[in-house]
Amino acid sequence: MTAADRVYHIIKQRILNGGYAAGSYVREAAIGEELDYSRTPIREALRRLVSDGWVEAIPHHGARVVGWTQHDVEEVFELRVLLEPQVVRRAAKRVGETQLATLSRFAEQMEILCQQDDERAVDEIALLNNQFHAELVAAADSPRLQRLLETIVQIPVSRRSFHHYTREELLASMQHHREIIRALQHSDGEWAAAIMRAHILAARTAQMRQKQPVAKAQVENQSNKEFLIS
Amino acid sequence: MTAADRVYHIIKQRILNGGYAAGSYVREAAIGEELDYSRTPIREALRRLVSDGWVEAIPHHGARVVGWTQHDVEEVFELRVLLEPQVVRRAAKRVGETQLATLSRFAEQMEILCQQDDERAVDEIALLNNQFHAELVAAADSPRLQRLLETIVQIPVSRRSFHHYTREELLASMQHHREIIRALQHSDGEWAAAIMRAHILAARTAQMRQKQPVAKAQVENQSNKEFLIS
DNA sequence: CTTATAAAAGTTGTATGCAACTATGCTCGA
DNA sequence: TCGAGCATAGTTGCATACAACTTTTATAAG
Repeated sequence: MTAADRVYHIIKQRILNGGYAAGSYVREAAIGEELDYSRTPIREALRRLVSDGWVEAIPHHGARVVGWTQHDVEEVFELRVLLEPQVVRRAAKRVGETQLATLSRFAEQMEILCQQDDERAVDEIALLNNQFHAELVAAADSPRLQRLLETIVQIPVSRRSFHHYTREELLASMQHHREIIRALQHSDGEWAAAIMRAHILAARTAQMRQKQPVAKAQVENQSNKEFLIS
Repeated sequence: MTAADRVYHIIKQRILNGGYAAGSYVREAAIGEELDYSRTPIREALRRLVSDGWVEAIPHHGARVVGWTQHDVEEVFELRVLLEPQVVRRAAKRVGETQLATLSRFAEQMEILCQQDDERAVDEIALLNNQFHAELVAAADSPRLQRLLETIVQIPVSRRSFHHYTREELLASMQHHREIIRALQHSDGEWAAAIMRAHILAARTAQMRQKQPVAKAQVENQSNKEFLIS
């Protein structure tokens, strides 16, 4: 693993955790000195983050952490509603026994965690949910579809969890997982796609309920927009 | 415009034109000497091409131009069938009078060129067609959707033209353009999406007819795969 | 002749210094 | 007091030298 790789992951993690606020600038020299690297690998990491859509490059002025507005979140859900059903549509034709077993295991673990209603459990469910979706993407076996989803579904972890779900929504979500598995077992891509579509639209509704912008942009941010996350 | 930008466009153009064969390596030092830049901006351009999906980076070994197999082209069409209808679905709600006029102008010019049946005209139609689709994407007003399409619809120009269309298919394609415009005028997103879907599927059929791999990978390509284009 | 080892060549990865560009604040004139 | 021009500080953009890694080739032992 090269230095640029390490720097890339460090900065990305910091953006996710809110270490770098939306709207703030990531200075090459500053972080270079902090991590004890030269500016070269930092530059490379920043360029990758730019093409990932995490920061925007302002020529000769720097790399600014992008902020997420409500509108951005809506745009992402609009695309997920298209792409995630396609994932299971493909997966239905290709999924194997072992993958189905893995999916069932994830679903079961999530259901168990569902019964205890504390905060930590919700985090674990979110983690398992991500793994569940990742397994579906793997089963779909389409590198391009995978890449699109990875670049699109970059909603910071804090927003991807199930914290805003009502108990009812959470249970429905678990039902969706089970039903997707059933549809895949019957190789019925359209059935699976229909449930997945509902699954995403439900997530969208839960997400949208939390309308309040969470964090204002802080340092060096002239635009005065209010951003959503961390 | 920075040096890295210029290098980026130059290399990209060469990949499109077949100047760099699929499977061959783009050496930083070599192209740097040729274009009289240092390796730094070349590196940056290459990394951008990597994240665009044009070349793949092999750690400590170099940047290799990716090859397109029949399977890759199928994958792209599968995604276009999802995304391009979404473009017009959105555009139907947002398109303005001037944009509709522009679209009509493009459609008209294509129809005129359609009547003369020579090769040059086909190239011009392809160009206008790209502009037509670009105008639709602009009307859709979704930066993320735009970005996805730009990264996906990177089929080299040589394959994006209408050279493999029969006369009948070409005329149908022109009809599609007109009907999409009509649907947009009536703000009927689903109508527009349905036609667009047909439009893409028709393109897919025409494309798929040309199954023969066009160019074998050449220099330094161990994998022995046969690639599709230029 | 084969195989293991080492060394040499070629390429990418990183550090550092300088050039170019942008924005800000200051000076000078109206 | 206001605005234009200019100097200056701060940051990115680029060139160059060197380090690290990978592959190939040469060499020697079995």
